[in-house]
Amino acid sequence: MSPRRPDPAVAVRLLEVAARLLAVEGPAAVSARRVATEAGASTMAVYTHFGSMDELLAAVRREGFRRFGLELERPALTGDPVADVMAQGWAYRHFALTERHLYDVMFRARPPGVVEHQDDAESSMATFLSLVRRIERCGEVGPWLVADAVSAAEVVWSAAHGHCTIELSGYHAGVGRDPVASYGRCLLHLAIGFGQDPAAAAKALTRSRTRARRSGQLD
Amino acid sequence: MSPRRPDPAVAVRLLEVAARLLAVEGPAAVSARRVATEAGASTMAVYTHFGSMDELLAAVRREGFRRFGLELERPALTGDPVADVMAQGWAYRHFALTERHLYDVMFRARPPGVVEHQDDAESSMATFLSLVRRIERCGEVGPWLVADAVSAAEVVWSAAHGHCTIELSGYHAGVGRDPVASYGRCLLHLAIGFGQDPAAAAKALTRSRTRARRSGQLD
DNA sequence: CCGATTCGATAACACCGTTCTTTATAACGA
DNA sequence: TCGTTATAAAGAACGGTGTTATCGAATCGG
Repeated sequence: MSPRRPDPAVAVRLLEVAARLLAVEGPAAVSARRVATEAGASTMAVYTHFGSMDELLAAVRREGFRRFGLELERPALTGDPVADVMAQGWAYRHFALTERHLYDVMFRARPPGVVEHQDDAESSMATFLSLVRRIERCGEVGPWLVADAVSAAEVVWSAAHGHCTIELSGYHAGVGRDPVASYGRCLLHLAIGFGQDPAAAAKALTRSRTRARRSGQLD
Repeated sequence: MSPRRPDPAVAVRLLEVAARLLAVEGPAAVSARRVATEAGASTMAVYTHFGSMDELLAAVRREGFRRFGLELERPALTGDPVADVMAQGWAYRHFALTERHLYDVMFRARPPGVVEHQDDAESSMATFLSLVRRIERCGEVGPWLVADAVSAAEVVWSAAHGHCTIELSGYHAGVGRDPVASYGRCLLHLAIGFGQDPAAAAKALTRSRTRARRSGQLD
């Protein structure tokens, strides 16, 4: 006839607990038993609602991309499109540093065989398109030479992601380098690399840094 | 009086087995029991020789940096220092893709508290200095404006590492983008960002790609 | 050659993800 | 409204993990 329905609130609680444990205590704390216990359920709940721990973590990943997208849209669009891209860059770094464990699972390398679900691809692509749009403005009303905004966004993304993962790996702290200055140089050289005048690029960088500081996104 | 001495050959075998398992089957296969069994020892050997699985993996990491340094030095130094930097960039990507699991543990983010050992810092810094030296040549005899080679190397490293980790995460394969073209654009925009003429940068990129293809370092 | 001392193999402990078994509950047909 | 039934959810169990305690065996100095 008609079976018993699963309680959606349990799934929500499991997801929230998993996200909190990941953020506060790191990936080692996200175990099926721990998540289920703190959510007031048994380990079976993980499997009835998500199927496996991997899919629970995938749900956390999706939620992470949603919040990441909101953070990347927070810096306002102004009359300086390059500073807007750079401000988004600082927001990017801020998210990676403050949500380090979440950022890690979001961008972890997957084995070559496994392919991500459609939902995951869409949620991650949405955040990427947020960058693409800001770069388009640099080519349209701004000083950059942007033949293909997607290709340009890939370059910027590579530099931003690279710096953040290197900073998270402990490089700057280990050898006494200033990560803010280092990241700023990445943004600066990218702007120059897209054809902008070095002085103007430096000015946009300063503006973006001021904006980021005011938003509490520097350190 | 005089105790029994540990057998150094066991430590070497454990290290070799761990490195092989990591490369062939990924991090999940590197368990104390599996490593010890395949090395013809008991799990206790891991603890007498390394102290813990983490330290065994740290030893694998050190060995990885040693091999990584050799790979990065393979591209010859020619009369085109920019192409030499780019050729090293292709060697970098080739290592990251062919030794993906090793590359992953080498650059994985560490929790904020734990600091790496002196040996680890030195072995990783050595590979970074290999890049610094090539970039110095671009500023000395070449067309780049390099005020500080270390800062410049950090920018190049960020872009290279960022692209490789993104490619390893499956982005390009997932959305049907050409990773070689994408990485090439990273190197190109970096060169322009360091003040080089775009046409000359494109020429250096073509040269580096040809050299990389001949060395079997493209795909 | 003896005995102190450490290596290393075995087994145990506490944890993990996952599955099996069982029970209780919720939703429909009558 | 009640009985049926399929499923959710709880708990124990299975095979794994890193690590450690126990203990026999091997080795070097005296």
